[in-house]
Amino acid sequence: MTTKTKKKGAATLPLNEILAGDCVEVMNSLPENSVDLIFADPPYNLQLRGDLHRPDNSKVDAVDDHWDQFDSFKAYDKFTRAWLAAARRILKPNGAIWVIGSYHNVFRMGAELQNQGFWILNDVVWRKSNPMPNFRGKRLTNAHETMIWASKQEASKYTFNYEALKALNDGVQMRSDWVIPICNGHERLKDDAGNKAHPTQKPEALLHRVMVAATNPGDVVLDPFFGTGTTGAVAKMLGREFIGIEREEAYREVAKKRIDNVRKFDKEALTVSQSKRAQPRVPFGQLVERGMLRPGEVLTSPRGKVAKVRADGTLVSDDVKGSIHQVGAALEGAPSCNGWTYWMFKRDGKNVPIDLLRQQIRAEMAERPN
Amino acid sequence: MTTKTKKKGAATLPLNEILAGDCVEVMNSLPENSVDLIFADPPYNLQLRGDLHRPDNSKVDAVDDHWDQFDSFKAYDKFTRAWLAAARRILKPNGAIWVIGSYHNVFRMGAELQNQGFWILNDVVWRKSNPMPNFRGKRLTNAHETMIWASKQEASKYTFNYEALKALNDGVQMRSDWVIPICNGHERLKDDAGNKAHPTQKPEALLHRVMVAATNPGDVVLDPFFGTGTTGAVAKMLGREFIGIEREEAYREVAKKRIDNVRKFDKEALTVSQSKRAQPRVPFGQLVERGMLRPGEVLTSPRGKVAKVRADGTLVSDDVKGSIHQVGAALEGAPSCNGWTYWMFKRDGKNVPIDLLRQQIRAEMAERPN
DNA sequence: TACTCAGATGAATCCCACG
DNA sequence: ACGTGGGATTCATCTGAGT
Repeated sequence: MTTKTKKKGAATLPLNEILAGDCVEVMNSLPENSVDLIFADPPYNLQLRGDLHRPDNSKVDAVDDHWDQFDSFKAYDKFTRAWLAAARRILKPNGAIWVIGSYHNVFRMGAELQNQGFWILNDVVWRKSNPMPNFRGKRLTNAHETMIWASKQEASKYTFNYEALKALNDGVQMRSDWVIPICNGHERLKDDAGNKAHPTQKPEALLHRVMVAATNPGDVVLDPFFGTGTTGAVAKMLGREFIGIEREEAYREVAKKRIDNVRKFDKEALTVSQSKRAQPRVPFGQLVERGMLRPGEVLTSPRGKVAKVRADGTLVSDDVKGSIHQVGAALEGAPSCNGWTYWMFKRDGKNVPIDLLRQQIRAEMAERPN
Repeated sequence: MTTKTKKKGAATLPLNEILAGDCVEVMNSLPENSVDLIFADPPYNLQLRGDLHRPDNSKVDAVDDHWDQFDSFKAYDKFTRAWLAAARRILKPNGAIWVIGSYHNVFRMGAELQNQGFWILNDVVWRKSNPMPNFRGKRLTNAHETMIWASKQEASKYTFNYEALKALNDGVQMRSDWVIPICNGHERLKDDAGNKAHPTQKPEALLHRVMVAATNPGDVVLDPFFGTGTTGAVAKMLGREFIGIEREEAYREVAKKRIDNVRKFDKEALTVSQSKRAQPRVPFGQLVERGMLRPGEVLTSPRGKVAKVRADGTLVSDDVKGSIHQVGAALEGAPSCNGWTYWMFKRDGKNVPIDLLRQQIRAEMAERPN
């Protein structure tokens, strides 16, 4: 495992390590505003039948009493409040968190996220293609778990690789319900006796999609309930840095061995479809300066509106003057207008969007970046 | 509308009526332990900011009604606490409740349900087959809403028609995620001017499934946020008794007229559209997420072209990037190309079309439909 | 009639670099 | 910090007019 550290003020950030201990204490020892993404799969040990243990492992006596249930909810809320606050402190201002849970705990996590000022971006349903059936026929097959994606605050400029997720979904915008098989087969880690190494190991496909969606290569991803290290394994494959925190030594050992055996994907495979927003801005005036369009030349719209190009890169049409966007919006009575795709010019007798000229300039810029 | 009443101690239960007023006050005026099922679709507290336009510049009709405005989470919690307590009092000991919401409010409702001693049986995801897209490309398509099904207490012997739901689902155990279209077309109620009678009308198919699952004929179903009366309409069709509570006179009027026109047991309008695709679409990206192909892996074409797989399920080859189909077409100089049959990967030293992997996934899907 | 195609629309916490 | 304005962004389904 490669170990790097990042300086952040006085404290340093231990990268690609599995830290031992209680996640709240460990997170509190890390520098604030230092982590890009947190993925958390906390225990739901609200025990509903049989022995009831509070999250701190103290035992609750009576089970069937409403007040004891309430007491255990209170304890679980206290636990949730503590680790979410610690997580929020170490998140960068533009950072985000994903938590996963079932109906036993996810409502309490979601409410506490909101209470602490996290800003929910989506709730995402992991729809299991092969869930365990409900054997007694007393309820619906519990065929999904819920993830909550939230930024540190409402104003956060969170990372979302929209185009990459659209590409993952065959060119259609990715939805909030994801069909992914549960973790089994070769991917499921077993001990020497053939028993599951961890009771709730998450599929790598789930983490793959989360990280492609919400991080960029080189980002730091922290998992406070690391378990057998799915988060670390996928982070390494995808060229992200990880920080794991895990209390149980047995899990840490399994995770370390697992991650050591992971190979990084090569760099080219990690670059992902880019949004147009990432492309350099080209002022319309540049087309005029370069002689791609002449002052006085007439542009037309799909619905037959016309405007004349002026030497300074503005348009004029009857009583309207201004940018390609402003004139387009005014002529359409629309709140806004993308002039690049709205206006067309004549080439070889055919009307062609002026965006074609911008693409030519961008292609030149890519060849000779200056 | 047939009006019956049921005696319960001193007070009586008004059946098949729409009661005017605040739902907490009205519920408090009803006898305790008297209702079999409550279905509640409370305000979501959406907290919308500015206007939203589609890419074609048309404006999205926002849910900006006064009844959805709350000053804070604290105010919303107070509201939730009050109506859930009133609802719980009138529920029979073996009764149950369904609530529906989005990520804006459902976590707070779920936590409060637990706090009050309701016993969650399932969270149920309504997966919309035709949700509104995310127009700005800043988040995932919000393609689902969440329902919570809870009994009055842990010891409740709640109603669950397991076999009926299994039958509704082609003989396979019903799962916790339900695919149902949003309410539109002829089912969507309009006023004389052609505007939506209610901004958030729920589909009858959803209520149909809830009532078939959780009630028997003759049961009393109460809806404290009746709106335009979907709950009442479906209850009448299915031979259940309903009690509606609605504050707004305009909604009550629409609902009354609607329910008066409902015929019992008119199942034709209720059959859930199955719309099975002959062959389900499998995004190429799924092969990457599932680890069937690795980012960086090289695919080859019959004529020796090569391309590398990227983490988002796109390919890259020399100067061309894009989907398996786009890159294939570009390399062949063809207008189109079926990437599934064009590209091959290496398995056991032999080149095999990637379509083989798609067939594997489809086979899994066929074994476990839904 | 049957089919095509343009237009409308749905519970939505929906931009951001630059001056 | 705040205002300005360039310019990026959509899927499934139903309706209704036209052929």
